Amino acid sequence: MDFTVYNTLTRQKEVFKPIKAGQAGIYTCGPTVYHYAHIGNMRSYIAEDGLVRALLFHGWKVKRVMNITDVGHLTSDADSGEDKMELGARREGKSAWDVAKFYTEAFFRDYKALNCLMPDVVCPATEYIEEMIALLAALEKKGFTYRISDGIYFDTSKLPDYGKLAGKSHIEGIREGARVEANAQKRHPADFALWKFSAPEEKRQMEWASPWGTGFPGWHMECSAMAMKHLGETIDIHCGGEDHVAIHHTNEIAQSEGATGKTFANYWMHVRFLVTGDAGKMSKSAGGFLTTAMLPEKGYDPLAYRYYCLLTHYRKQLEFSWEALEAAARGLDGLRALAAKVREEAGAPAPAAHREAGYFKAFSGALCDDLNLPSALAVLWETLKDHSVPAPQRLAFALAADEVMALDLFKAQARAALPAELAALVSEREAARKAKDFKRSDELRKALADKGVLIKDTPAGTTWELARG
RNA sequence: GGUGCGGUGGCCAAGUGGUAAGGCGAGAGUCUGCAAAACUCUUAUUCGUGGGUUCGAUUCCCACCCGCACCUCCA
Repeated sequence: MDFTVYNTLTRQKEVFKPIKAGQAGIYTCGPTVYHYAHIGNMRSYIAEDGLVRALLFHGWKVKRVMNITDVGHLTSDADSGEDKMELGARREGKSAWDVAKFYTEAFFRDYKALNCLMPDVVCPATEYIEEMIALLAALEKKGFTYRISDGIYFDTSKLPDYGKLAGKSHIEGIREGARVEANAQKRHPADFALWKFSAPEEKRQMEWASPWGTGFPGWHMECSAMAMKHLGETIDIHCGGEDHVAIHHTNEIAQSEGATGKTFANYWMHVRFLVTGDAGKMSKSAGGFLTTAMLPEKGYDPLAYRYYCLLTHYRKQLEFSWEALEAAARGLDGLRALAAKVREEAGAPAPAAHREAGYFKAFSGALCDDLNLPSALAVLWETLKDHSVPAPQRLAFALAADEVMALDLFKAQARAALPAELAALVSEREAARKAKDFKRSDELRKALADKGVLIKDTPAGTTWELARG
Protein backbone atom coordinates (compact mmCIF):
# COMPACT_ATOMS: atom_id res chain seq x y z
CA MET A 1 0.00 0.00 0.00
CA ASP A 2 1.26 3.48 -0.78
CA PHE A 3 2.09 5.64 2.17
CA THR A 4 0.71 9.13 1.70
CA VAL A 5 1.57 12.29 3.58
CA TYR A 6 0.30 15.83 3.30
CA ASN A 7 3.10 17.95 1.92
CA THR A 8 3.00 21.58 2.99
CA LEU A 9 5.13 22.47 -0.01
CA THR A 10 2.49 21.36 -2.52
CA ARG A 11 -0.50 21.67 -0.23
CA GLN A 12 -1.80 18.23 -0.98
CA LYS A 13 -1.51 14.62 0.01
CA GLU A 14 1.21 12.85 -1.89
CA VAL A 15 2.45 9.31 -2.12
CA PHE A 16 5.70 9.19 -0.22
CA LYS A 17 8.56 8.30 -2.53
CA PRO A 18 11.89 8.24 -0.73
CA ILE A 19 15.24 8.98 -2.28
CA LYS A 20 16.49 5.51 -1.34
CA ALA A 21 13.88 2.76 -1.74
CA GLY A 22 12.46 1.52 1.54
CA GLN A 23 14.34 4.04 3.60
CA ALA A 24 13.23 7.37 4.98
CA GLY A 25 15.53 10.16 6.11
CA ILE A 26 13.65 12.39 8.51
CA TYR A 27 14.74 15.65 10.09
CA THR A 28 12.90 17.04 13.07
CA CYS A 29 13.22 20.48 14.60
CA GLY A 30 13.97 19.71 18.22
CA PRO A 31 13.53 21.73 21.37
CA THR A 32 15.08 25.01 22.39
CA VAL A 33 16.59 24.15 25.72
CA TYR A 34 16.42 27.23 27.85
CA HIS A 35 13.33 26.07 29.71
CA TYR A 36 11.06 23.08 30.04
CA ALA A 37 9.13 21.74 27.09
CA HIS A 38 5.39 21.91 27.74
CA ILE A 39 2.83 19.37 26.59
CA GLY A 40 2.04 21.50 23.54
CA ASN A 41 5.62 21.08 22.38
CA MET A 42 5.32 17.37 22.96
CA ARG A 43 2.33 17.07 20.66
CA SER A 44 4.64 17.53 17.69
CA TYR A 45 7.06 14.88 18.88
CA ILE A 46 4.24 12.44 19.51
CA ALA A 47 2.90 13.00 15.99
CA GLU A 48 6.37 12.64 14.49
CA ASP A 49 6.93 9.51 16.54
CA GLY A 50 3.69 8.23 15.03
CA LEU A 51 5.13 8.88 11.58
CA VAL A 52 8.34 7.01 12.38
CA ARG A 53 6.46 4.10 13.93
CA ALA A 54 3.97 3.91 11.07
CA LEU A 55 6.86 3.67 8.60
CA LEU A 56 8.59 1.02 10.69
CA PHE A 57 5.29 -0.88 10.92
CA HIS A 58 5.23 -1.09 7.14
CA GLY A 59 8.77 -2.39 6.99
CA TRP A 60 10.60 0.81 6.14
CA LYS A 61 13.96 1.73 7.53
CA VAL A 62 14.07 5.14 9.15
CA LYS A 63 16.97 7.43 9.92
CA ARG A 64 15.83 10.27 12.09
CA VAL A 65 17.82 13.33 13.07
CA MET A 66 16.81 15.83 15.73
CA ASN A 67 18.59 19.02 16.62
CA ILE A 68 18.87 20.61 20.03
CA THR A 69 18.82 24.38 19.88
CA ASP A 70 21.24 25.28 22.61
CA VAL A 71 22.49 28.56 21.24
CA GLY A 72 21.26 31.98 20.35
CA HIS A 73 18.56 32.64 22.87
CA LEU A 74 20.30 33.02 26.15
CA THR A 75 21.46 36.62 26.18
CA SER A 76 18.47 38.37 27.65
CA ASP A 77 15.70 37.65 30.02
CA ALA A 78 13.27 39.12 27.52
CA ASP A 79 13.80 36.14 25.25
CA SER A 80 12.80 33.67 27.84
CA GLY A 81 10.08 35.37 29.78
CA GLU A 82 9.96 34.80 33.48
CA ASP A 83 11.00 31.21 33.53
CA LYS A 84 11.51 30.50 37.17
CA MET A 85 13.74 27.49 36.69
CA GLU A 86 16.13 29.39 34.49
CA LEU A 87 16.20 32.38 36.76
CA GLY A 88 16.70 29.97 39.61
CA ALA A 89 19.53 28.28 37.78
CA ARG A 90 21.16 31.63 37.24
CA ARG A 91 20.79 32.55 40.84
CA GLU A 92 22.67 29.38 41.59
CA GLY A 93 25.40 30.56 39.28
CA LYS A 94 24.84 28.08 36.50
CA SER A 95 26.23 28.88 33.09
CA ALA A 96 24.28 28.97 29.84
CA TRP A 97 25.93 25.64 29.05
CA ASP A 98 24.65 24.10 32.25
CA VAL A 99 21.18 25.47 31.61
CA ALA A 100 21.17 23.87 28.16
CA LYS A 101 22.36 20.57 29.58
CA PHE A 102 19.77 20.65 32.33
CA TYR A 103 16.84 21.27 30.00
CA THR A 104 18.07 18.85 27.37
CA GLU A 105 18.02 16.10 29.96
CA ALA A 106 14.59 17.18 31.17
CA PHE A 107 13.34 17.13 27.60
CA PHE A 108 14.40 13.59 26.92
CA ARG A 109 12.97 12.39 30.22
CA ASP A 110 9.60 13.71 29.06
CA TYR A 111 10.15 12.43 25.54
CA LYS A 112 10.77 8.90 26.78
CA ALA A 113 7.91 9.03 29.26
CA LEU A 114 5.65 9.58 26.25
CA ASN A 115 7.12 6.48 24.58
CA CYS A 116 8.72 8.39 21.75
CA LEU A 117 11.53 6.50 20.03
CA MET A 118 14.91 8.16 20.39
CA PRO A 119 16.16 9.75 17.16
CA ASP A 120 19.10 8.01 15.53
CA VAL A 121 21.08 11.23 15.72
CA VAL A 122 20.64 14.01 18.28
CA CYS A 123 22.69 17.05 17.42
CA PRO A 124 23.26 20.07 19.64
CA ALA A 125 23.77 23.20 17.55
CA THR A 126 26.88 24.22 19.47
CA GLU A 127 28.73 21.18 18.13
CA TYR A 128 28.21 22.20 14.51
CA ILE A 129 29.49 25.76 14.42
CA GLU A 130 32.14 24.73 11.88
CA GLU A 131 29.54 23.33 9.50
CA MET A 132 27.46 26.49 9.81
CA ILE A 133 30.47 28.67 9.05
CA ALA A 134 31.17 26.53 5.97
CA LEU A 135 27.56 26.90 4.85
CA LEU A 136 27.74 30.65 5.29
CA ALA A 137 30.96 30.76 3.30
CA ALA A 138 29.25 28.87 0.48
CA LEU A 139 26.35 31.32 0.50
CA GLU A 140 28.73 34.26 0.52
CA LYS A 141 30.60 32.85 -2.46
CA LYS A 142 27.36 32.63 -4.40
CA GLY A 143 26.46 36.21 -3.56
CA PHE A 144 23.48 35.63 -1.28
CA THR A 145 24.86 37.54 1.69
CA TYR A 146 25.48 41.11 2.78
CA ARG A 147 26.91 42.68 5.88
CA ILE A 148 25.29 45.26 8.12
CA SER A 149 26.27 46.51 11.53
CA ASP A 150 24.98 43.66 13.62
CA GLY A 151 25.66 40.72 11.37
CA ILE A 152 25.71 38.92 8.03
CA TYR A 153 22.30 38.67 6.37
CA PHE A 154 20.69 36.63 3.64
CA ASP A 155 19.36 38.65 0.71
CA THR A 156 16.03 37.00 -0.01
CA SER A 157 15.60 38.87 -3.28
CA LYS A 158 18.47 36.83 -4.74
CA LEU A 159 16.51 33.59 -4.51
CA PRO A 160 13.72 33.56 -7.11
CA ASP A 161 11.41 31.15 -5.33
CA TYR A 162 12.03 32.44 -1.83
CA GLY A 163 8.97 31.80 0.30
CA LYS A 164 7.56 28.94 -1.75
CA LEU A 165 6.75 26.97 1.38
CA ALA A 166 4.49 29.60 2.91
CA GLY A 167 3.25 31.04 -0.39
CA LYS A 168 4.24 34.19 -2.17
CA SER A 169 1.25 36.24 -1.10
CA HIS A 170 2.00 35.43 2.48
CA ILE A 171 5.60 36.59 2.17
CA GLU A 172 4.56 39.78 0.43
CA GLY A 173 2.04 40.48 3.17
CA ILE A 174 4.61 40.33 5.93
CA ARG A 175 4.60 43.56 7.81
CA GLU A 176 7.90 43.92 9.47
CA GLY A 177 7.63 45.68 12.75
CA ALA A 178 4.12 44.48 13.35
CA ARG A 179 5.26 42.76 16.49
CA VAL A 180 9.01 43.17 16.55
CA GLU A 181 11.17 46.21 16.04
CA ALA A 182 12.22 46.72 12.44
CA ASN A 183 15.86 46.63 11.45
CA ALA A 184 16.31 49.62 9.17
CA GLN A 185 19.54 48.33 7.70
CA LYS A 186 17.99 45.25 6.17
CA ARG A 187 17.46 45.44 2.43
CA HIS A 188 14.16 43.55 2.45
CA PRO A 189 11.77 42.83 5.29
CA ALA A 190 12.15 39.07 4.92
CA ASP A 191 15.97 39.11 5.01
CA PHE A 192 17.34 37.26 7.99
CA ALA A 193 20.56 36.91 9.96
CA LEU A 194 23.03 34.17 9.12
CA TRP A 195 25.64 35.28 11.63
CA LYS A 196 25.20 37.79 14.42
CA PHE A 197 28.10 39.72 15.89
CA SER A 198 28.60 39.88 19.61
CA ALA A 199 27.98 43.42 20.76
CA PRO A 200 31.32 45.15 21.46
CA GLU A 201 30.52 45.89 25.08
CA GLU A 202 29.11 42.45 25.73
CA LYS A 203 30.88 39.24 26.61
CA ARG A 204 28.55 36.39 25.69
CA GLN A 205 28.85 33.02 27.31
CA MET A 206 28.33 31.45 23.91
CA GLU A 207 30.28 33.02 21.08
CA TRP A 208 32.71 31.85 18.43
CA ALA A 209 35.34 33.31 16.14
CA SER A 210 34.45 33.38 12.44
CA PRO A 211 35.84 34.93 9.25
CA TRP A 212 33.28 37.72 9.68
CA GLY A 213 33.86 38.45 13.33
CA THR A 214 33.16 37.00 16.73
CA GLY A 215 29.55 36.13 17.32
CA PHE A 216 27.05 33.35 16.98
CA PRO A 217 25.02 31.74 14.19
CA GLY A 218 21.59 32.98 13.11
CA TRP A 219 18.69 30.86 14.30
CA HIS A 220 18.06 29.08 11.03
CA MET A 221 21.62 28.03 10.28
CA GLU A 222 21.78 25.06 12.58
CA CYS A 223 18.98 23.09 10.96
CA SER A 224 20.29 23.61 7.44
CA ALA A 225 23.83 22.65 8.40
CA MET A 226 22.97 19.64 10.53
CA ALA A 227 20.24 18.22 8.33
CA MET A 228 22.53 18.23 5.31
CA LYS A 229 25.46 16.91 7.32
CA HIS A 230 23.56 13.85 8.50
CA LEU A 231 21.01 13.24 5.77
CA GLY A 232 22.60 14.64 2.64
CA GLU A 233 21.86 17.74 0.57
CA THR A 234 18.32 16.55 -0.15
CA ILE A 235 16.35 14.90 2.62
CA ASP A 236 13.11 12.97 2.49
CA ILE A 237 10.87 14.45 5.15
CA HIS A 238 11.34 17.55 7.23
CA CYS A 239 9.02 17.83 10.24
CA GLY A 240 8.16 20.59 12.62
CA GLY A 241 5.43 22.66 14.22
CA GLU A 242 3.13 24.79 12.11
CA ASP A 243 4.71 27.95 13.45
CA HIS A 244 7.89 27.22 11.54
CA VAL A 245 6.39 27.31 8.07
CA ALA A 246 6.64 31.00 7.31
CA ILE A 247 9.96 31.83 8.89
CA HIS A 248 12.21 29.06 10.11
CA HIS A 249 11.58 26.46 7.43
CA THR A 250 11.27 29.06 4.72
CA ASN A 251 14.71 30.31 5.66
CA GLU A 252 16.19 26.84 5.99
CA ILE A 253 15.11 26.24 2.41
CA ALA A 254 16.64 29.53 1.32
CA GLN A 255 19.98 28.74 2.96
CA SER A 256 20.21 25.14 1.85
CA GLU A 257 18.92 25.54 -1.67
CA GLY A 258 20.88 28.75 -2.11
CA ALA A 259 24.08 26.94 -1.18
CA THR A 260 23.53 23.65 -3.02
CA GLY A 261 21.17 24.51 -5.84
CA LYS A 262 19.27 21.33 -4.96
CA THR A 263 15.89 20.69 -3.37
CA PHE A 264 16.38 20.72 0.39
CA ALA A 265 13.48 18.50 1.48
CA ASN A 266 11.01 16.59 -0.68
CA TYR A 267 8.23 16.52 1.92
CA TRP A 268 7.34 18.98 4.64
CA MET A 269 5.16 17.76 7.44
CA HIS A 270 3.77 20.27 9.92
CA VAL A 271 1.95 19.53 13.13
CA ARG A 272 -0.68 21.97 14.30
CA PHE A 273 -0.72 23.46 17.74
CA LEU A 274 -2.24 22.38 20.96
CA VAL A 275 -4.20 25.35 22.27
CA THR A 276 -6.01 26.08 25.47
CA GLY A 277 -9.48 27.51 25.36
CA ASP A 278 -8.97 30.73 27.24
CA ALA A 279 -5.31 31.46 26.72
CA GLY A 280 -4.91 30.38 23.10
CA LYS A 281 -1.82 28.39 22.30
CA MET A 282 0.28 27.03 25.08
CA SER A 283 3.23 29.34 25.14
CA LYS A 284 6.58 29.43 26.79
CA SER A 285 6.42 33.14 27.32
CA ALA A 286 2.83 33.32 28.55
CA GLY A 287 3.76 31.94 31.92
CA GLY A 288 2.14 28.94 33.52
CA PHE A 289 2.10 25.91 31.33
CA LEU A 290 1.86 22.17 31.76
CA THR A 291 4.84 19.90 31.41
CA THR A 292 4.85 16.17 30.92
CA ALA A 293 6.47 15.72 34.31
CA MET A 294 3.49 17.46 35.92
CA LEU A 295 1.02 14.89 34.62
CA PRO A 296 1.77 12.17 37.19
CA GLU A 297 1.44 14.80 39.92
CA LYS A 298 -2.09 15.35 38.70
CA GLY A 299 -2.78 11.63 38.70
CA TYR A 300 -2.30 11.01 34.98
CA ASP A 301 -0.14 8.49 33.20
CA PRO A 302 1.92 10.48 30.65
CA LEU A 303 0.69 7.97 28.10
CA ALA A 304 -2.85 9.22 28.72
CA TYR A 305 -1.61 12.42 27.10
CA ARG A 306 -0.16 10.42 24.23
CA TYR A 307 -3.54 8.74 23.82
CA TYR A 308 -5.18 12.17 23.94
CA CYS A 309 -2.98 13.30 21.04
CA LEU A 310 -3.69 10.12 19.09
CA LEU A 311 -7.39 10.93 19.26
CA THR A 312 -7.06 13.93 16.94
CA HIS A 313 -5.45 14.11 13.51
CA TYR A 314 -2.09 15.89 13.58
CA ARG A 315 -3.18 18.50 11.04
CA LYS A 316 -6.05 19.67 13.16
CA GLN A 317 -5.66 22.08 15.99
CA LEU A 318 -6.07 20.31 19.31
CA GLU A 319 -7.76 22.08 22.16
CA PHE A 320 -6.61 21.12 25.60
CA SER A 321 -9.04 20.72 28.46
CA TRP A 322 -8.90 18.76 31.67
CA GLU A 323 -12.26 17.25 30.84
CA ALA A 324 -10.93 15.88 27.56
CA LEU A 325 -7.71 14.64 29.19
CA GLU A 326 -9.80 12.84 31.79
CA ALA A 327 -11.87 11.24 29.02
CA ALA A 328 -8.66 10.18 27.30
CA ALA A 329 -7.26 8.71 30.50
CA ARG A 330 -10.43 6.69 30.97
CA GLY A 331 -10.31 5.62 27.36
CA LEU A 332 -6.75 4.39 27.76
CA ASP A 333 -7.67 2.51 30.94
CA GLY A 334 -10.52 0.88 29.06
CA LEU A 335 -8.34 -0.09 26.12
CA ARG A 336 -5.75 -1.63 28.43
CA ALA A 337 -8.43 -3.55 30.30
CA LEU A 338 -9.77 -4.79 26.99
CA ALA A 339 -6.30 -5.84 25.87
CA ALA A 340 -5.74 -7.70 29.14
CA LYS A 341 -8.99 -9.55 28.67
CA VAL A 342 -8.05 -10.53 25.14
CA ARG A 343 -4.72 -11.82 26.37
CA GLU A 344 -6.42 -13.85 29.08
CA GLU A 345 -8.81 -15.31 26.56
CA ALA A 346 -6.11 -16.04 24.01
CA GLY A 347 -3.43 -17.39 26.27
CA ALA A 348 -0.75 -16.99 23.64
CA PRO A 349 -0.85 -14.76 20.57
CA ALA A 350 -1.12 -16.21 17.10
CA PRO A 351 2.40 -16.71 15.65
CA ALA A 352 1.97 -13.60 13.51
CA ALA A 353 -0.61 -10.91 12.94
CA HIS A 354 -2.93 -11.81 10.09
CA ARG A 355 -1.93 -9.15 7.59
CA GLU A 356 -4.59 -10.11 5.06
CA ALA A 357 -7.44 -9.71 7.54
CA GLY A 358 -9.85 -6.84 6.95
CA TYR A 359 -9.13 -5.21 10.27
CA PHE A 360 -5.38 -5.32 9.66
CA LYS A 361 -5.76 -3.70 6.27
CA ALA A 362 -8.08 -1.08 7.73
CA PHE A 363 -5.51 -0.29 10.39
CA SER A 364 -2.66 -0.15 7.93
CA GLY A 365 -4.78 1.85 5.51
CA ALA A 366 -5.52 4.49 8.13
CA LEU A 367 -1.81 4.89 8.84
CA CYS A 368 -1.06 5.18 5.14
CA ASP A 369 -3.72 7.85 4.73
CA ASP A 370 -1.68 10.80 5.94
CA LEU A 371 -1.12 9.20 9.31
CA ASN A 372 -4.73 8.93 10.39
CA LEU A 373 -4.06 7.72 13.91
CA PRO A 374 -7.59 8.46 15.18
CA SER A 375 -9.04 6.10 12.59
CA ALA A 376 -6.40 3.49 13.30
CA LEU A 377 -7.25 3.70 16.97
CA ALA A 378 -10.94 3.13 16.21
CA VAL A 379 -10.01 0.02 14.22
CA LEU A 380 -8.03 -1.25 17.19
CA TRP A 381 -10.99 -0.78 19.53
CA GLU A 382 -13.43 -2.46 17.19
CA THR A 383 -11.15 -5.38 16.49
CA LEU A 384 -10.38 -6.12 20.12
CA LYS A 385 -14.10 -6.24 20.83
CA ASP A 386 -14.90 -8.37 17.80
CA HIS A 387 -15.49 -11.93 18.97
CA SER A 388 -15.74 -13.19 15.41
CA VAL A 389 -11.97 -12.81 15.27
CA PRO A 390 -10.15 -15.63 17.12
CA ALA A 391 -8.64 -14.36 20.37
CA PRO A 392 -5.04 -15.33 19.47
CA GLN A 393 -5.39 -13.30 16.28
CA ARG A 394 -6.78 -10.35 18.19
CA LEU A 395 -3.90 -10.58 20.61
CA ALA A 396 -1.34 -10.73 17.84
CA PHE A 397 -2.97 -7.72 16.24
CA ALA A 398 -3.03 -5.76 19.50
CA LEU A 399 0.67 -6.48 19.99
CA ALA A 400 1.44 -5.30 16.46
CA ALA A 401 -0.79 -2.23 16.72
CA ASP A 402 0.83 -1.19 19.97
CA GLU A 403 4.15 -0.96 18.16
CA VAL A 404 2.59 2.05 16.44
CA MET A 405 0.37 3.42 19.20
CA ALA A 406 2.98 2.84 21.91
CA LEU A 407 0.44 2.97 24.69
CA ASP A 408 1.92 0.13 26.74
CA LEU A 409 -1.28 -1.83 26.33
CA PHE A 410 0.13 -4.88 28.04
CA LYS A 411 2.40 -3.36 30.61
CA ALA A 412 1.50 -4.45 34.11
CA GLN A 413 0.55 -1.28 35.90
CA ALA A 414 2.78 -0.84 38.88
CA ARG A 415 0.96 0.65 41.78
CA ALA A 416 1.95 2.05 45.08
CA ALA A 417 1.11 0.17 48.22
CA LEU A 418 -1.69 1.60 50.28
CA PRO A 419 -0.62 3.39 53.47
CA ALA A 420 -0.97 1.02 56.42
CA GLU A 421 -3.74 3.06 57.94
CA LEU A 422 -5.90 2.81 54.82
CA ALA A 423 -5.00 -0.83 54.24
CA ALA A 424 -6.30 -1.52 57.73
CA LEU A 425 -9.61 0.12 56.83
CA VAL A 426 -9.87 -2.05 53.72
CA SER A 427 -9.35 -5.21 55.79
CA GLU A 428 -11.76 -4.03 58.43
CA ARG A 429 -14.41 -3.41 55.83
CA GLU A 430 -13.89 -6.79 54.24
CA ALA A 431 -14.29 -8.45 57.65
CA ALA A 432 -17.47 -6.48 58.37
CA ARG A 433 -18.84 -7.42 54.99
CA LYS A 434 -18.10 -11.09 55.54
CA ALA A 435 -19.91 -10.83 58.87
CA LYS A 436 -22.79 -9.30 56.90
CA ASP A 437 -22.50 -6.07 58.85
CA PHE A 438 -23.35 -4.08 55.73
CA LYS A 439 -23.99 -0.86 57.57
CA ARG A 440 -20.45 -0.83 58.92
CA SER A 441 -18.90 -2.00 55.66
CA ASP A 442 -20.72 0.68 53.66
CA GLU A 443 -19.57 3.34 56.12
CA LEU A 444 -16.00 2.20 55.68
CA ARG A 445 -16.35 2.08 51.92
CA LYS A 446 -17.58 5.66 51.97
CA ALA A 447 -14.75 6.71 54.27
CA LEU A 448 -12.21 5.14 51.94
CA ALA A 449 -13.80 6.75 48.89
CA ASP A 450 -13.45 10.14 50.58
CA LYS A 451 -9.74 9.43 50.80
CA GLY A 452 -9.55 8.47 47.15
CA VAL A 453 -9.60 4.68 47.56
CA LEU A 454 -12.24 2.95 45.46
CA ILE A 455 -13.40 -0.48 46.59
CA LYS A 456 -14.31 -3.37 44.32
CA ASP A 457 -15.69 -6.66 45.58
CA THR A 458 -14.86 -9.49 43.23
CA PRO A 459 -15.50 -13.23 43.58
CA ALA A 460 -11.81 -13.56 44.38
CA GLY A 461 -11.99 -11.02 47.17
CA THR A 462 -11.91 -7.28 47.74
CA THR A 463 -9.57 -5.07 45.70
CA TRP A 464 -9.06 -1.35 45.52
CA GLU A 465 -7.74 1.33 43.23
CA LEU A 466 -6.86 4.96 43.64
CA ALA A 467 -9.17 7.61 42.29
CA ARG A 468 -7.59 10.15 39.97
CA GLY A 469 -6.94 13.77 40.81
C1' G B 1 -3.45 44.71 7.63
C1' G B 2 -1.60 39.94 5.18
C1' U B 3 -1.85 34.41 5.18
C1' G B 4 -3.99 29.87 6.51
C1' C B 5 -7.28 26.54 9.23
C1' G B 6 -11.66 24.94 11.59
C1' G B 7 -17.17 24.82 13.06
C1' U B 8 -20.12 16.94 13.12
C1' G B 9 -24.60 14.06 19.25
C1' G B 10 -23.79 16.36 26.50
C1' C B 11 -17.92 16.31 25.68
C1' C B 12 -13.54 14.74 22.44
C1' A B 13 -13.52 13.18 17.44
C1' A B 14 -13.04 10.21 12.21
C1' G B 15 -15.19 10.49 7.65
C1' U B 16 -17.66 10.40 2.68
C1' G B 17 -21.25 13.00 -3.57
C1' G B 18 -25.66 8.03 -2.02
C1' U B 19 -27.59 8.45 3.13
C1' A B 20 -23.02 9.68 9.96
C1' A B 21 -16.21 5.39 12.69
C1' G B 22 -14.39 5.28 17.59
C1' G B 23 -13.78 7.01 22.70
C1' C B 24 -15.78 9.58 27.15
C1' G B 25 -20.39 10.48 29.42
C1' A B 26 -25.56 9.21 30.05
C1' G B 27 -29.91 5.67 30.29
C1' A B 28 -31.77 0.37 30.74
C1' G B 29 -30.72 -4.76 31.88
C1' U B 30 -27.46 -8.96 33.87
C1' C B 31 -24.33 -9.54 38.09
C1' U B 32 -24.00 -7.74 43.44
C1' G B 33 -26.47 -7.63 50.32
C1' C B 34 -26.17 -2.67 47.95
C1' A B 35 -22.43 -0.64 45.02
C1' A B 36 -18.07 -0.61 41.95
C1' A B 37 -15.95 -3.36 37.96
C1' A B 38 -17.39 -6.43 33.94
C1' C B 39 -20.91 -7.92 30.17
C1' U B 40 -25.41 -6.82 26.88
C1' C B 41 -28.46 -3.13 24.74
C1' U B 42 -29.85 2.09 23.81
C1' U B 43 -28.11 7.11 22.92
C1' A B 44 -27.09 12.57 15.78
C1' U B 45 -33.27 11.32 9.98
C1' U B 46 -28.38 14.77 11.27
C1' C B 47 -23.07 17.33 10.22
C1' G B 48 -22.47 26.66 11.98
C1' U B 49 -26.41 29.77 8.87
C1' G B 50 -28.57 31.03 4.05
C1' G B 51 -28.48 30.13 -1.03
C1' G B 52 -26.70 27.28 -5.53
C1' U B 53 -25.02 22.82 -8.55
C1' U B 54 -26.88 17.61 -8.58
C1' C B 55 -31.41 12.26 -9.28
C1' G B 56 -29.09 12.94 -4.46
C1' A B 57 -24.59 17.24 -0.27
C1' U B 58 -22.65 16.85 5.88
C1' U B 59 -19.22 16.02 1.78
C1' C B 60 -18.68 20.52 -4.38
C1' C B 61 -19.56 26.15 -5.26
C1' C B 62 -20.98 31.21 -3.33
C1' A B 63 -22.24 34.45 0.67
C1' C B 64 -22.58 35.23 5.77
C1' C B 65 -21.83 34.27 11.14
C1' C B 66 -18.51 32.31 14.85
C1' G B 67 -13.79 30.46 16.62
C1' C B 68 -8.52 29.71 16.11
C1' A B 69 -3.46 29.90 14.43
C1' C B 70 0.75 32.17 11.86
C1' C B 71 3.21 36.88 10.22
C1' U B 72 8.53 37.39 16.91
C1' C B 73 12.20 32.82 19.84
C1' C B 74 8.31 29.21 19.84
C1' A B 75 6.18 22.40 18.46
